[in-house]
Amino acid sequence: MNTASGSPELIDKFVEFLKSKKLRKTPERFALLEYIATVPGHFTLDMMQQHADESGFHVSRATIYNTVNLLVEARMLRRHDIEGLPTQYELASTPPHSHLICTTCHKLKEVRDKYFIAFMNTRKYNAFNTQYYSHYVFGTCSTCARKRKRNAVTTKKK
Amino acid sequence: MNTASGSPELIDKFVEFLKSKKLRKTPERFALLEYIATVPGHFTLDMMQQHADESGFHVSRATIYNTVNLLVEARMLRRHDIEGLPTQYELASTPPHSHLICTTCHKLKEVRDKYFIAFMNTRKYNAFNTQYYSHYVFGTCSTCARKRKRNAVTTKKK
DNA sequence: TTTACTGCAAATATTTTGCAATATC
DNA sequence: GATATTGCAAAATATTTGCAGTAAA
Repeated sequence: MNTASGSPELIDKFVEFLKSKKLRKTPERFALLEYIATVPGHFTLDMMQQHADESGFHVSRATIYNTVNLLVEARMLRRHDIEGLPTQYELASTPPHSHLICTTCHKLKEVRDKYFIAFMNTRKYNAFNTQYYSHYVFGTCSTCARKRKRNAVTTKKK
Repeated sequence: MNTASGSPELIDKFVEFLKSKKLRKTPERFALLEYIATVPGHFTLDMMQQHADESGFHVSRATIYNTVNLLVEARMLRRHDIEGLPTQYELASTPPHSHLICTTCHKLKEVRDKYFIAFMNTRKYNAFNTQYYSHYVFGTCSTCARKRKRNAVTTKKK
């Protein structure tokens, strides 16, 4: 069965990968792929499970892990282990971007820094064959900066 | 007690942090700091524990976690969660660098890309107050590339 | 003397694995 | 029909927490 009807390129790529590894095309795998194809940015395992359950097709945690690991191996999915956040995944086909991470509230924001992207396209590391990169910028987001300032003022007033 | 005699700046910074938070200067904390000060690159919690045990001063896992978390909060230590590797730590005072990570053997290599560093110094993200960044470049290292090529040749010969 | 810290063990969280039943090929 | 996959539960791993004894201030 194939339920991921909305994303032919992803399906084709996954099918090809499964064939090459002599793995099976199970409904669970395609149901999860369908969800992945619809999410614009990052998502977690919990989100995948929740979506599957909500759409009336329960998929076990073990199978979700299995599928996600296959998709990572197939280079269709990328994994982000970021301190303070549950493991995040995103489609490898997402255009390159940087991640701004607030060290106070741990919120994550994607930004397209076109100068950075262009610059990175010029970088080569001698004997290393680059596939992709992850860029995390840590700092304080405007909301947390505002809160901190407010608290500082309050303290002074005392 | 203060055993981290070899790194006065680090000690001072940690002491100041502990004071500001009304925390105590325990021998365990300084013993771990001393180790950290001597490691050139990345290290893991296991390495810290092993070193402590070898030097005859056992420190419990809970205390190591506690200390490491304090040092991260004090911005003296940075944490790297990299897929396929145990959580890595490194001194925040280490000069900026990029990480090359082989997606096959999971080996990590630090490189100083001075053009990248210079470029990053020009980047600003509007309402975001940048503290530091992490740059991970994923790909195939020369060793794994060679192995793959060799296997391909072997397969052809059959 | 007050109370934060340590060590240990238990608790929690996350991911992997073993196995019987099932479904793909 | 052969065997890969699923779901569940148990195991393995990583980190945090509760608590009683200890030590820093």
